[in-house]
Amino acid sequence: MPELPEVETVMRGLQARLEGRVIARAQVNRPDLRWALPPGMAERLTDTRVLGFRRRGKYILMRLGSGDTLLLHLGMSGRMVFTRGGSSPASAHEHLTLETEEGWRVGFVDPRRFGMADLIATSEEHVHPLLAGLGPEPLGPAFTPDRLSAALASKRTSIKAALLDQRVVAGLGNIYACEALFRAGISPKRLAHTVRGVRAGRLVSAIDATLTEAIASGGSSLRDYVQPSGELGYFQHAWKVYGREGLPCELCPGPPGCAGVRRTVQSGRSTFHCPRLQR
DNA sequence: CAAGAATCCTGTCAGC
DNA sequence: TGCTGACAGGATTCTT
Repeated sequence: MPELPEVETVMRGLQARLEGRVIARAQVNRPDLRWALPPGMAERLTDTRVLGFRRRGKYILMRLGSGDTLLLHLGMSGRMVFTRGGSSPASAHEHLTLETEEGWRVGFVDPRRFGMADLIATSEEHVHPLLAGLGPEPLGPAFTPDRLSAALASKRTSIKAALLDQRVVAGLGNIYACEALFRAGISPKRLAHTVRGVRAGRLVSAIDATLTEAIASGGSSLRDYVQPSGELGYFQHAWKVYGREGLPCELCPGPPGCAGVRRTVQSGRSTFHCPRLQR
């Protein structure tokens, strides 16, 4: 489920536990994720200090004292799980395990293996092919109505599909694209290039508010961003339209006044929207 | 070149 | 209870 807010919450959890610590042990349990983990990764991670973290879109970047950066993407089913002590066995799909000097263990668990991890030189971060093409950060200063409408101007597809394109804006996924469009009152089927002017302004504000609230929700519902189970970043969240087919959206009366949230399929993905409020 | 489909993989859940 | 099929929050690669 990881979209930008979940990735941000996972990153903060990693930061709280790992920043300034030394990775005393690293182990690759299974290298064949989306792409094979680089050879020698475990050795290069061992005995390095964690300097800091940042996030770019749905990628987590962990900077190391060795001059390397560990790049992580959680894919569809990736999770980071903290456990105490080296005795507990790796869970079934724990592909990468790090352990601090203090005995904290963090595992990268990803059953579907759509996630990725790479180890690159920190100086090469900005040229990495997976990061270089990303659009602006939706919570950053470069994400303005003008920039968004410029990016959408040449698009011949729906606004929903355009928002999922990480080159347009980095970090939205299927859920938050639906939620932000609902908040902006824009139909997911609207052609992307027609979102400009006032609508682009509303969409930028809606994306900002939707993501900011979700991050706050993750921060408040997890103590130090870590659940009792040791899992990071997966918090309860009440969606306004996502997964609510046939149910009234929060602003509509429901039947008979309104048929409720409609589910459609766009580019093979489920879209949820309120036909009455989104145009 | 752009847009949509197919694809990778496993877990979960609804329905029979 | 067990089986089957649909579906899942991503992003690349292939096809049109």
